[in-house]
Amino acid sequence: MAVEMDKVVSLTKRRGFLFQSSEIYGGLNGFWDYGPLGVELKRNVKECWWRDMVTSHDELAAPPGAPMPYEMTGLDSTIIMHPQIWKCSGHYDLFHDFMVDCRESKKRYRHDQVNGRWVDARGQRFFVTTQLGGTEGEDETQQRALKFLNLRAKDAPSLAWDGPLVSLTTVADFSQVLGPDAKTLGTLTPPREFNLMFKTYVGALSGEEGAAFLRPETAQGIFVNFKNVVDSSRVRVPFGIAQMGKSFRNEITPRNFTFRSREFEQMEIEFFCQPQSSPEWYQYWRDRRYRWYTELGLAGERLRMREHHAEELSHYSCGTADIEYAFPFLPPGEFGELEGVAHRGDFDLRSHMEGKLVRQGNDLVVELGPDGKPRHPGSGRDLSYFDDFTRERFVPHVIEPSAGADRATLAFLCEAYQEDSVPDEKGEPRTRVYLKFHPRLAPIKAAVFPLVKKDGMPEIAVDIYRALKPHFNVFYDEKGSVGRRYARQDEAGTPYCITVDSQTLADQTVTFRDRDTLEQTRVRVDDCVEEVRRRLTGN
RNA sequence: GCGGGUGUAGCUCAAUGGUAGAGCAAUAGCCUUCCAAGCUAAAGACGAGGGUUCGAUUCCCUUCACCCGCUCCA
Repeated sequence: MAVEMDKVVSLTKRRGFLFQSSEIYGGLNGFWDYGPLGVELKRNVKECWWRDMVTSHDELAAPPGAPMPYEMTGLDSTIIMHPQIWKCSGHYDLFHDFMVDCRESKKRYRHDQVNGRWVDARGQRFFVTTQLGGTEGEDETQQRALKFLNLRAKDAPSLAWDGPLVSLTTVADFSQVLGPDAKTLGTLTPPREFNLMFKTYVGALSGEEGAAFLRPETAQGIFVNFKNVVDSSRVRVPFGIAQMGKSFRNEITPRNFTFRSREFEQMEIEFFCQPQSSPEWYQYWRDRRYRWYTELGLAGERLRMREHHAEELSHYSCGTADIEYAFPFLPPGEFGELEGVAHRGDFDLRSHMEGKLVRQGNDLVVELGPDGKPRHPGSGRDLSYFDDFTRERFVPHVIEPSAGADRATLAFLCEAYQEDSVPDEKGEPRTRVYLKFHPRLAPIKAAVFPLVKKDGMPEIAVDIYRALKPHFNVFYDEKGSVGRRYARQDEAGTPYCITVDSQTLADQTVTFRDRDTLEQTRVRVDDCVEEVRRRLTGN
């Protein structure tokens, strides 16, 4: 598998699909550029998504599996938004983790998730830590203290505990701290802040009052525009708002080619529906999104849908399924997320109304600060929806199919990579590398060749190229042998090659060569545009 | 951020304390009548910075990037 990924990476570089960002300066970890073929491929992925989800959606009839007809519309919000948005969404608190490292065990812990308690014993006073809480944490700290002092369980009464289990955040000096996996004192580094959101400053003066963040997801731009869209576009619940765009996460460890990038592009839908029908819509969107990938060629066993376990669900979610792909760089049996389809309830709209929410039992309540007021106040705007038909007012529930455009592009690339054996000019088998893209995704739709560069063939081929060019991204080539030109197009994933030969001079037909089957059929010169269109749309 | 490995042409690889060769690809031309043929020409690299040395691609240090394992992944 690792070998295959190397081949894919090598091909993408060689043929100009993907380059490392800032390569001539040594590169920048977690950032990638799309080259001439890559930009076409990624554009096609995004255009397929937008067309299939938004512009070609028929809002007059319920699609198969949908509870009822629904509307789809789009949005393009800014990357930098009001900082309060990220406080209410929960990203601010979650993304500002302080971490401590253990020099001895080489492990890393979240500062606020390490607990411990002070103990006096054998003339020493030190802080014994654990990652557990409650009575489990007390048991563990007792065992660890005894072990540290080389005492037996019967010596437990000689330990003088000073106070209950408290967070490591209450301890200023770590010199007398026994780390969760350490055998000696003082192995923990001071807490260091990990900013998982990119910070920037709005305005020429870079004071903290101007601090803002590059969005870590596009979704919040949709939620904060919910009322604008409802008030301006005549959409009625149930409806969805789609958005594509860049997002930024300062990943600790970018890895695996473009899979975990720090700058990446999302394709997100927020689908607003009535609370009582949300489970049906959740099912619909899971299935609809899974089918989208299979229709574009991820049809094999390498694609799967995985429902999250209850304990895996985010704090706001009451159902999430991941659409996953077995990328070649992953160990056998492991899958990487392409898209998460989440039932988010009314968490987001309510957060932007009331303030940041936390789960309390089965309910979501506004998180309060030390002063008893909301920790992160919301906008105070009413984001509820009045349904004229049922005469009901409610806060819509949300189904969120959130896809990674770069991850989808990478999966389509990996899936497309093929090798087979084709006899060459002398009849010897030769390895052929080709990208078996779905025609809709292929960067170049067709290539036009004169079989040889004489007898007027180039002139006819150029005419065909010019006839096709206004409709499709096509490529003209007359250099070298025709076999070499075919091979180059195979490597770029071009599904069709059109060749002008000597028969063309006699009967005005050309050969249409299929990338996958290598079959050639004759088509009239005047029918080329229609033939390409027919093959691309499958009609 | 830690540990291990790697870094020479677009790709795959050589050699060397005295500034580097090849195959394939790519470019130009000739030739070519269906799957990377052939001939000719020209072009192209020691990841970056610093140190040792008369001289460093080679030795040392730092840094950047990639791979593997930890850690992380809302």
